[in-house]
Amino acid sequence: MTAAAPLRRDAAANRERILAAAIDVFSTSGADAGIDEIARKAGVGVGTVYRRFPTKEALVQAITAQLLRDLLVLARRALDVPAAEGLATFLAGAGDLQARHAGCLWQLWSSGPESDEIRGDLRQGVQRVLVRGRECGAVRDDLTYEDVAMVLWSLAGVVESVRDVQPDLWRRTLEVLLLGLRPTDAALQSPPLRPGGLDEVSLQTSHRRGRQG
Amino acid sequence: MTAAAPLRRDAAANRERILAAAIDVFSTSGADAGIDEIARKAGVGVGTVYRRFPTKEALVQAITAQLLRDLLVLARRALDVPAAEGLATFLAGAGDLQARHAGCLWQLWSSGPESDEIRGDLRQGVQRVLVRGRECGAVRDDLTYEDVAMVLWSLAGVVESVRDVQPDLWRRTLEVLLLGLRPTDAALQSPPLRPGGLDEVSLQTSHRRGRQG
DNA sequence: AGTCAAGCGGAACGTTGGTTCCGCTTGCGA
DNA sequence: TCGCAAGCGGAACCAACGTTCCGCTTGACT
Repeated sequence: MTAAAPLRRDAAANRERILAAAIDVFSTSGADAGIDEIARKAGVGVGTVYRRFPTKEALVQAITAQLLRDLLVLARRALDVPAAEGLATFLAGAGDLQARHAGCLWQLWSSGPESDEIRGDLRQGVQRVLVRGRECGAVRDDLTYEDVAMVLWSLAGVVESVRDVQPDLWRRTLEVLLLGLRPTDAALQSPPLRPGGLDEVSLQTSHRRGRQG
Repeated sequence: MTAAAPLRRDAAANRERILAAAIDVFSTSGADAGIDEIARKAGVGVGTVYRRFPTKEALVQAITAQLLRDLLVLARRALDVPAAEGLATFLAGAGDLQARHAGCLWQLWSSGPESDEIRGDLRQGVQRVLVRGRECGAVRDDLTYEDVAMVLWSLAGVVESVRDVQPDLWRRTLEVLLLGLRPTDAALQSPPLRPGGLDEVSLQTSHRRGRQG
């Protein structure tokens, strides 16, 4: 990616306003809100949206890429709290993040190849959080990185279902999940998402979008 | 509802094939699959679909109404197993049911007023399951009926996210959740979905659909 | 067998929503 | 201050999809 010429000041500002408007609109009107609505909310014309994001999907990807970056920050921060609280801290932050991005959550793991590096870093960070929690006996030792993704999907399901009825119901879900993530004497019976499964999830999602428009 | 004349035999068969095809197509291509695709899969013309289901939404509602009825059956069956296993039995059945209806899950609670009675019965049945579990110390006593819905949303999130990568990953999620639903010495801190919240969820969903097409 | 209401297929229609295009505006370096 | 490349708005374009319509077919009853 050769660094393109920097944006004009007004253009850069518009870009931010578009992103913010998109997040807002998606989370209230759902992922299939029209570009018009986003443009109106951002106070620009649709042409402006399209000059910055060549397609609607690119716009969504820009949002989810940022989301991934934010998750990474959260994971690193979770390494600074006491080991016993690391996972809970991360998941609480992630839940909050997801709640503020309702509507885009199903795309979270499918943002294009440019996010590959971030995804790698995220895995590393989260795994470290897991290990730390394990060592001090705070989390069960049969938890994989994929299980953390699974927890995020659970929270996403709750978030998307009750969006504006009770936007933070996910907190209760997380409480229950965290109780279940504490060590017990028996291992979990059902297998976790298979390694590499996360990549397939992303492929599948984009494939699906591709076939329908 | 004055009972309409019974369907001709072939028409009745087609109706079933359409429903089956719709469930299949939705779960593989997502909820916004076209009617054409469903009709093709069912081996009928689009006109036939529309004669039986006046709109696409009606088709989805027919599916989710059946889903609700099936949930009710599961809840009643869960009253016949040992009290300590009732909730787990119900949730396992519900998870499986949801996995076989991916794509329609977000509509589950919004099927029209004709399902009101079923929803009432379901609440009653599930609450009985909860009470039984509570009495024998198998489930925590601060669980509400809404919490069960919350668990279903969690599972739905996992189901929808990994549909064809690992369609039964929800089993692992459920294991974790069940561990968290066992009694502990401290009550949950975050509030459950407020009473009546379920009705709002349905309203919200249909409102959302209404505004977008 | 004959009748016909019910059922059927699929082309055609209208709308919605993503995307493109073009004439006007404006930030910014010379 | 001037010039212009970059940016802008929004009308117009186009493909996809829900829905309707109509001429043909067929199950069921006599």
